[in-house]
Amino acid sequence: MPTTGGGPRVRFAPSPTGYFHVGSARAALFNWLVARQSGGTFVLRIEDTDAERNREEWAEGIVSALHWLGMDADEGPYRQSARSARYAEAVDLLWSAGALYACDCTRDDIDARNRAAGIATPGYDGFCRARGLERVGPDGGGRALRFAMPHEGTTTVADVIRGDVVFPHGAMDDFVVVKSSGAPLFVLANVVDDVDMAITHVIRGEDLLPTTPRGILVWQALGAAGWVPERGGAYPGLPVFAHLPLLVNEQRKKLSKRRDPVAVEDYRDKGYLPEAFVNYLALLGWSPHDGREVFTVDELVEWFRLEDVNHAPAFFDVAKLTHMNGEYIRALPVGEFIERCRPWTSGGAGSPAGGAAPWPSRTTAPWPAGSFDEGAFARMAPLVQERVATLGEVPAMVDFLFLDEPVVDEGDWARVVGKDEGAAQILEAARAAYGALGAGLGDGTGSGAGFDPETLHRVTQELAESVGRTLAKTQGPIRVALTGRRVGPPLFESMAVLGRDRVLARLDAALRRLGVPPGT
RNA sequence: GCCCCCAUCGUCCAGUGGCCGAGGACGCCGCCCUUUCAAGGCGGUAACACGGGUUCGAAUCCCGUUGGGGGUGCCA
Repeated sequence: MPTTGGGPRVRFAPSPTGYFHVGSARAALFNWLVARQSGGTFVLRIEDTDAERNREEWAEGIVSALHWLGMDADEGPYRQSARSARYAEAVDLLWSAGALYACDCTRDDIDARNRAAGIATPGYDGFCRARGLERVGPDGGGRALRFAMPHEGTTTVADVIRGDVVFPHGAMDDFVVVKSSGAPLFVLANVVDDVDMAITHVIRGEDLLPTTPRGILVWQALGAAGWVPERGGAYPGLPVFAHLPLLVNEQRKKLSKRRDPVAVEDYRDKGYLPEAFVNYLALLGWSPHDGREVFTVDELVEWFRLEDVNHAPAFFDVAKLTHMNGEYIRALPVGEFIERCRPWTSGGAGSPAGGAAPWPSRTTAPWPAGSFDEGAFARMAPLVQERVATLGEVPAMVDFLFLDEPVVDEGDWARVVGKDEGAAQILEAARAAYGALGAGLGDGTGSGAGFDPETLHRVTQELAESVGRTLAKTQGPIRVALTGRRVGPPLFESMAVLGRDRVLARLDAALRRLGVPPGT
């Protein structure tokens, strides 16, 4: 295999046509792993030759998402849009060598001829191959340039994952290498770049497997025509190929941007941890021999082997990803959990969390800027941490602490308070019992019969017994009155952090809501 | 149509001729724990697509069938 002395050179070569696709992220990961585990170089190349479909913001999104995942490029990003002169040189050379021919057929011409010939094949029929049309100019002049496929023989793709895959030339048509506008196409630009950038391993999705023999033919034609790599030195032999199984949806179709949740940016914004995301991605098509599923990136770099990658497509299972993310969140030291929550907690409603930071791009805290209480959140954090699977779920667990009025979930209110005839009695009893507890101890540092979780638990237990209910049944209406929801972090800790005054005020508010006059 | 790839529980993987009456994880179901909800613990559900070979022996090797997918663009 060709190298430049410093280990393998791999590349991740996405086309910026939309949000960063999870399938692309996995391809990037596997490339990155090969580079990391063998002292190689991870090259990033933006394949933006199709000006119609590419946008600068998408390219920036790719760089930013790769950074988030911890896979910064060692080299690049290179841009194909900045290398057109190089492609033009390659085309000139190929043309002079007779590997290409000009063609002025339109798609309609081709289809019409195929229909007339009774051929159902959609491919090109080679109509212009022997016409000897001249190249009109470097801008194409309305004539596309096609690659003259050998009629006989086969091309074999030596794939590390699948073994040798043989493609008969007879089944491949004369594909277009340069558009009639003069713009180079994927096969040409991609191969020229791989040669120039001294790429040794091409690791990409299986959807590219059928076009690989074309690339190989171009690679060989370039070499035969005397193409000199940009970095100098001998013309390199073919790179090692590895075609990864596709990522599919529940219908077993290739993951589509349009209907599947494939944007890495969305997972980031929802509060998935990059290390969990990478861990899950690695498991799609690969697994360590000892069957472990949770491991660090360092372990992944050490254990990963391209040869061990599966052949079959894998379903991207968000449920499993989410579970794994929960495991990672729970494993975090509390202090770090608090820090990692910051984008979802410290922002103010309406303004992007984190101020000028580009990320998270769409999340905002549901409470007004400035009303977030660092200390209160820190006290609740351990309890929240073990109850969320994504950081995006955090605000809903603690919003009652930072909003003047709790957001009442009408369904929960109806179910736990409205339909419960004993609710008013419980709330009144709770108002009295909690009101009798010592004031001013809501900061949790007080002693004695203060407003602390233990006391609140005991008092509520007594209250439950006095009304002949279980503690579980008793805390329901109280929880909804205080937090607006039926479920949430443990009640007594929540009350202690909320403080006596707000607890009493919210109980009063709930009673008013029920039509019971306050003050008995 | 043609070319190519693929095939173990619903899902992701383990399994590379005997250790497999197939193992783990997610999901789902039940129980336990429990102030809600989670988490955690315990148990359960559930698969080698089919048919031929090869072999003393096949989930594992070969062939075929069926099924699924990808490609077949002046997209990448």
